[in-house]
Amino acid sequence: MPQSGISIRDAAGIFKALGHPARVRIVRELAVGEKCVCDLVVAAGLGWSSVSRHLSVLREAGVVRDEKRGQQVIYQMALPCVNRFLDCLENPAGFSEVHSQCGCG
Amino acid sequence: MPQSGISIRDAAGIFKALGHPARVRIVRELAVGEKCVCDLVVAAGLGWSSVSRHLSVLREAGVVRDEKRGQQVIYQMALPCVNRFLDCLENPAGFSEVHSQCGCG
DNA sequence: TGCATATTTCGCGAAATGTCGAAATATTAG
DNA sequence: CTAATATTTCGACATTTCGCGAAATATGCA
Repeated sequence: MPQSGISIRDAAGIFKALGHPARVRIVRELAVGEKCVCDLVVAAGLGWSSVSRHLSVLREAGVVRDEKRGQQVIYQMALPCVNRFLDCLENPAGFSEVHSQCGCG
Repeated sequence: MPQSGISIRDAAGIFKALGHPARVRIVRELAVGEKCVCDLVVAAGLGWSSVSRHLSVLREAGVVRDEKRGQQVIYQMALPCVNRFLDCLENPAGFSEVHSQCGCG
């Protein structure tokens, strides 16, 4: 009985979706809280069309969720998991010893 | 003072390196313990040259480490973080509530 | 209705990626 | 030294991705 909530293919899809600096920046920005596309355009430092495309990549992979509010679209994290993982990676003491303490690797 | 042990670009590089089903399979195989390329070829279900290339992608991103032993090359995880993250994703109860309990997202 | 704001979709050319088989390297056995 | 085993590198070709500007949609307001 496969107790997997996700297939290897889907997992790879999540990683692939996050495999771009602009998309990591977006995810980091969303770690703070939900944001409209306009905010993310600023955070990513790219044009609207590019950011919109990055967001659709993240959305299709299930990393973020979108919700239309009035005339703007609000994005928020769908996988808080991702930011915990990033926190671990960003921990300078991390990468090995400390990981067993921070509980994420 | 940037307390980051890793840049956004490097983080994206790690995600990108993991963004392929074969590479996720490899990482999953390495979660059990170190393996020679021959074992990973079997796990990935691809030709030697393809697996070798996938391994170099993972190595360059810092996800795995290699060590030459006799006539074979042994690979092992360099970022246990990754498998904890995958464990979380694979947890069927995960994706939100439970994440705060399993400590990884 | 008609215009302004917010966001997505489309089409393009440049660059990167994935896979394979053949050839190149390295290490051990004889 | 020579052959065999283990792994990586190379060359080729098809597919995907990236970022941009223009055009298409959607929503709110006068």
